[in-house]
Amino acid sequence: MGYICDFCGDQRSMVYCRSDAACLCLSCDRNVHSANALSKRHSRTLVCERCSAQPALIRCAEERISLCQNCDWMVHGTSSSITNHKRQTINCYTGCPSASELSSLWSFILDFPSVGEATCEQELGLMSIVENSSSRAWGPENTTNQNASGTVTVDEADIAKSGVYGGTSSVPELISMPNNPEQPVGSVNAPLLKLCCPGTKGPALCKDDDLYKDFNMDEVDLNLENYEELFGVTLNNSEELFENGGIESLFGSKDMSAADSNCQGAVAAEGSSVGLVNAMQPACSNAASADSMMSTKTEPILCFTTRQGHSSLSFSGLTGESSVGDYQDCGASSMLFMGEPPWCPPCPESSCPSSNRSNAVMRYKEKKKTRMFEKKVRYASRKARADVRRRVKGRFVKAGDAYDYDPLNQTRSC
DNA sequence: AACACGATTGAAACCACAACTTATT
DNA sequence: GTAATAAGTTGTGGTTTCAATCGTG
Repeated sequence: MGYICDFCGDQRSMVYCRSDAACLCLSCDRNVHSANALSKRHSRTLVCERCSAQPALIRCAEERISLCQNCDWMVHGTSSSITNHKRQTINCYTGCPSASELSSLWSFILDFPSVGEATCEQELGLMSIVENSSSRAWGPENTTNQNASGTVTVDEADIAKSGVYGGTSSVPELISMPNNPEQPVGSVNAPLLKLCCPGTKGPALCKDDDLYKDFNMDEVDLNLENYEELFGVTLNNSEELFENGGIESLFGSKDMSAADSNCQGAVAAEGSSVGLVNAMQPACSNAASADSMMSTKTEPILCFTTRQGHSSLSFSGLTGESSVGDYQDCGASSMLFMGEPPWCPPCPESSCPSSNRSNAVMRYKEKKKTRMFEKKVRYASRKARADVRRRVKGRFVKAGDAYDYDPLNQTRSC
């Protein structure tokens, strides 16, 4: 991939289609993605103007350049002087929008080239520019509005309307929902509080989107009480996991015990509720979690559910070509580098210093470098024994039998 | 473009047996 | 309900094997 359209090899590439892993010029983009209903669903965005290989996630207003996550980090992540550059989220789109609609979507591109309007203009009914779509496809975007410049802002009215957040405070507050004891666990229709992450499905979408209509968000219902089975750590001794960007990224707080205990009561206190709500921002808003998600080679769907007496965390996965890039496509993961996520209301610089986030990102990157994916030994005693057992071609042998490998003295009996 | 071939990579299987879990008395 | 015992299951690491992938001609 490069500056030239991967399809025609002639025009300069402008948009990136992750589904096709291709950089396309606008003309070819329209041609390719008007072919059928499936291709229309491909989510595209601008191509990074720095590396020309990855989908751009943000637009730096200062430098007038569209950057992917990595390049954004390269450009803005190292110098505090440019960390404060005003950056805007670059939104993805599907369908076959016209040049004017693309111009509207990406208003910061003043010299937006015109493309043929004919290709599938009649198909515009199928088009869904995500941010402006009435369907409000992506979860958190259900609660966001897009201004003319593409900057995502929080609409508290929408938040209240959506029922996702409770209370009227500027800080989203986790609320408990009435519990219906007769409601089967995992029922989609349960009156449960479900917060879905960006790039995943919000409640409305779970119901409306054909693409996911058969997808049960409660495919895997994981109680926090049993999280140890999933993460292999204990609540009070999960520092390593947190530090590795796992749970920390999901819960926004290392105090899982506090969070959990608050959940147990189904009434989240202010402090932990923020942490929990941060957890809903998930994954996609945090490169750390995105990374951890990526390791699963699936598209994890994270939902948080509260019920009377306990809380549950649901992961679901869609196997396939999904990857962290899918989150990038929807612009969600860029939020990490965009300051506070859209549903986080503006706050004073003193309370939400961007340097804190930068520091957090820095810590994450450092941790990522040293992260070890070693096999976890559950029983040290067994390991100790295995380490000294004699073998033949790597296989354990009976005591007293001939061996070709002795870990203790590296000798052979035969 | 299609095919064959060798090199590389990654995952699974294998082994014995102490430690652990579950069932029975 | 508790303790003791028996039976069954699990996990451990180095090596080999095999299938998948990649690069080259």
